[in-house]
Amino acid sequence: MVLIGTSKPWARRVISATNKPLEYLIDNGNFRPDLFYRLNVIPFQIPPLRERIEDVPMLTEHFNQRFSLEYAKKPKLFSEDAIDALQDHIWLGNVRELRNTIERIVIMVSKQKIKASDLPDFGSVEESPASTYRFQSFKDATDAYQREFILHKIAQSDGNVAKAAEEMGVDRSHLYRRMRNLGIPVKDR
Amino acid sequence: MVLIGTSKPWARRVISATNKPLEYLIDNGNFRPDLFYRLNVIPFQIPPLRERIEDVPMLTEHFNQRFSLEYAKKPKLFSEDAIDALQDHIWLGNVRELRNTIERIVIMVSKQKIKASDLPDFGSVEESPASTYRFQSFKDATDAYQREFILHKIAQSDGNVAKAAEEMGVDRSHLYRRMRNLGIPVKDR
DNA sequence: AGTTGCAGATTTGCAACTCACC
DNA sequence: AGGTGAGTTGCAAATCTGCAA
Repeated sequence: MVLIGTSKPWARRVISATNKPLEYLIDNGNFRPDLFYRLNVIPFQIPPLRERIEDVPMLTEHFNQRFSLEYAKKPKLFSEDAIDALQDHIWLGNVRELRNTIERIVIMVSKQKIKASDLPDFGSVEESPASTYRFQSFKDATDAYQREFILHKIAQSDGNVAKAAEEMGVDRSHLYRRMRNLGIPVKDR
Repeated sequence: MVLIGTSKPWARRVISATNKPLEYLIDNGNFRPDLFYRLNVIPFQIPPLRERIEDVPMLTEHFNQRFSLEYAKKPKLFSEDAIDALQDHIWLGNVRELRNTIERIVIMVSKQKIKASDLPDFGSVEESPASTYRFQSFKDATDAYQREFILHKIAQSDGNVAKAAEEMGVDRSHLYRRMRNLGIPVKDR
């Protein structure tokens, strides 16, 4: 992992230590809150990602490496303007959203150099006054989860949609329709 | 939680930020694990599991309860010899590996009493990175996610289901019905 | 706070297609 | 002239969902 300077030394320390201890407590990018209590682990809060955009490049590279390894692909190279775009984005979903974005890119984009134009369309996500991801609707949340789930299954099946559908216990046609509804492009990857 | 001094100055910084968030996470003196879900909390400093095998029974029971809830199954009963076997195992993968093991048992083993012979064959293979996506059907995965999401929303709304429904953008009645379908008991937590 | 009846919307599996490519 | 696999579509049954009570 490449460490990049930040104005918050404690943040760097923690994140650079991530590989070791967090390994056991992070699953699929989700923190495992259930463990803290019983283990007398000391938790602390990370400021929202949008308040520490200086960490975005490091986190991007981290997830890039991680998912490239996980899916047995060559790590992407993020261009300057791509990083800029990532930093400009308001990450209402915080690290999790960034993680998902990078994962999707690693899985879906075939070329190695990632430019800003390769990033998903952020433009639609506006920062509404008092609402953060906490006020996410049931539908949005479910859709987002299913999107991730489907991508995982397809990646796991080497891009074979039919096989993925079988493993998921749904009809092939249904998976195709669901993918279209969720905005998952077919073909490629 | 009692705060104790530490020789690591960067950790102290972190700890001082603890007071606030924990207030919201403790209710009537009871810890509310449901609230931790997807909050930006990071733990650190965990000794290897093999150096504290005395925690294995507790952790086993914890994961047993957790995954039973998550997958809407009746919790397993672990026999004495099963616990012994779990304690004897050298958990190279630490808590994560134990977690995966219990999760697998909850999902895969149909009978309720778990004996040592029901445990997977240890020692042979290195644990492949556990993904909750691996063995689940689309429906099971979606249900599990929605269960968590709903619990989270209700907790966020102080147990007020109507308020949670509104935030989720669904009708009150629908949320009640969905909860019943997912096996989330109404009343209390 | 929680439930129910009901009608309209949506999802889902099944089978039958087209299309491209060997 | 076939055969296979990817993706689509029509349709009926099942399920979901909001509204009102």
